[in-house]
Amino acid sequence: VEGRRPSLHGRLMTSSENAPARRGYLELVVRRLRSGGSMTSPDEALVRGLSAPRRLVERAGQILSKQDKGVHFVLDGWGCQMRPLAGGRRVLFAFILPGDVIGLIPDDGDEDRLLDSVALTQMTIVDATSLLDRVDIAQAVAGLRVRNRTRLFDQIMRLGRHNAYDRVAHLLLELYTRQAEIGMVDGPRFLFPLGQDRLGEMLGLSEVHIHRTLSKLRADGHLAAGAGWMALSKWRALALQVGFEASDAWPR
Amino acid sequence: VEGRRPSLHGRLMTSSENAPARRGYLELVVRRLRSGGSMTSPDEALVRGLSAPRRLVERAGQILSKQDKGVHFVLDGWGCQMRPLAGGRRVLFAFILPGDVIGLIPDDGDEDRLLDSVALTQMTIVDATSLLDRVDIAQAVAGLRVRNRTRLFDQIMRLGRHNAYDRVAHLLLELYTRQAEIGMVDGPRFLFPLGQDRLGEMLGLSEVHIHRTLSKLRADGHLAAGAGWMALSKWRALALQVGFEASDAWPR
DNA sequence: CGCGGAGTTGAGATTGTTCAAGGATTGTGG
DNA sequence: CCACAATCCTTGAACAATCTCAACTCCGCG
Repeated sequence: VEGRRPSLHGRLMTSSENAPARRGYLELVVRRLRSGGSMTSPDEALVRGLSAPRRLVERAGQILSKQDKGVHFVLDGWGCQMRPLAGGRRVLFAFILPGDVIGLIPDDGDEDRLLDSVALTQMTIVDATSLLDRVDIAQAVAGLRVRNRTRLFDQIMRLGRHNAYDRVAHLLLELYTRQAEIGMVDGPRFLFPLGQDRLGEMLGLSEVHIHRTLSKLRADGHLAAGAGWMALSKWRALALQVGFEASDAWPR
Repeated sequence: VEGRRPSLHGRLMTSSENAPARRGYLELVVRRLRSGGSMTSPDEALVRGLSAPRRLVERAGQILSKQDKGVHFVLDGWGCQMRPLAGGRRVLFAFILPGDVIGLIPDDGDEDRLLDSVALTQMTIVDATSLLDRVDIAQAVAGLRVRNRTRLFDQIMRLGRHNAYDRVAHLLLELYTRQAEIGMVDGPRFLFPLGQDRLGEMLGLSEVHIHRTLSKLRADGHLAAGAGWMALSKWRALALQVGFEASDAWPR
């Protein structure tokens, strides 16, 4: 296996040295909003020009927006929605990726308040509430929130009906697809800055078994992995094999 | 074990002989709407007086409201939200109980269109779209829809982090709680008109293992079961043991 | 009375977990 | 520059949980 993931998670494909403040990160958000399938396409210039101060979430484990729970854009880094469990364990419900929209819409009966959003690497986020006055942007954001919920169905399918091999493959395919939609992939190669234990928490499997499953995927020629990235060279075949279809494709 | 479930599922605690048309069933819906936690309590008389024609869903397996996907109240019988899977298998995402609200809110970006709502027993439902003009009722319905989504989190916790024993116990506790909220329980006793295979589809376990787990629950003195019903005599202790807390309790 | 559906039970095969140890990489402080 | 700690990855072996297959029972129904 080639190389290790550097312990400083922030050092990703999309990052140059002290890049988190760079303007280009908002481009990911623009593409994500565009992919949401809302009727009117949002005013992209307005998003690109968002001038709210960036917030750097230094360390993994920090809770995002504990106090101010407004809508934020994720510019860089990975997080998750989770719930703590007895004995230091926890359940992960979803991964949060660069370009994603997180946080609560004010005065919206929103079930997400029952979950914690937590950083899994260093992250950069930016407050986007000022943009929500614009109807087109608010619509696009709402569309993305529906997609996020829709993805829970896939999570339930994985946990309920798949074995370890299919679970891992299915989740990696999701991560690949989500990044491909906003142009973050390099051919079959996509970002994965997390450890195997995180995959375990997400898929309800032990870290050891995650490792064995990844090895099997590698042996089958489906997976390659390195420091901070993975690659699914034959992802179409794999998607067919494990019954993956992005159920949040839009429209159905 | 005491008795078998009669093969005609419709014959439940709440049913007398040809009861599905009886007016009293709407009382369950009223209580359910009241339990939703919306700000203003809905106009209950209006709900009780709902005069739309009942629709009898004869047989298990029939899809509810394939054509007209408006909001409906469930007066009697059980159903589920599911997605079909290759090889005749399927995933169940949630059970639908008497008193529940199902169906799509028109013009709402709603992820439920990605699922099928299917009858698991004979059911009686009634179109409720005419009531949605009332703001108070619409609010209560919206609140219930959020709760339904919230319950998916529990499903993910069960599948991802519990063993068979805890999964079954946790689900039965949910079913007990949901029925208790609207006064459908008789002490520790609640309705369960489904077969063990349905529990298996819901919890990602084989029917055989469901049976063995139910036996263990019975041996531990937690569970009693008969034709169409179950009882959780020591449900507080059981809830503590498996970490059950109705995460859709309102407010948090 | 025999049929069909659901519940029940046992035995063996699979899958995944736990415990424990070793190896590689990176960052840190002397 | 090197020793060391920390973190993650890797591997093996024993163990536990769950599945599959197959038979058998019980009951209601026609």
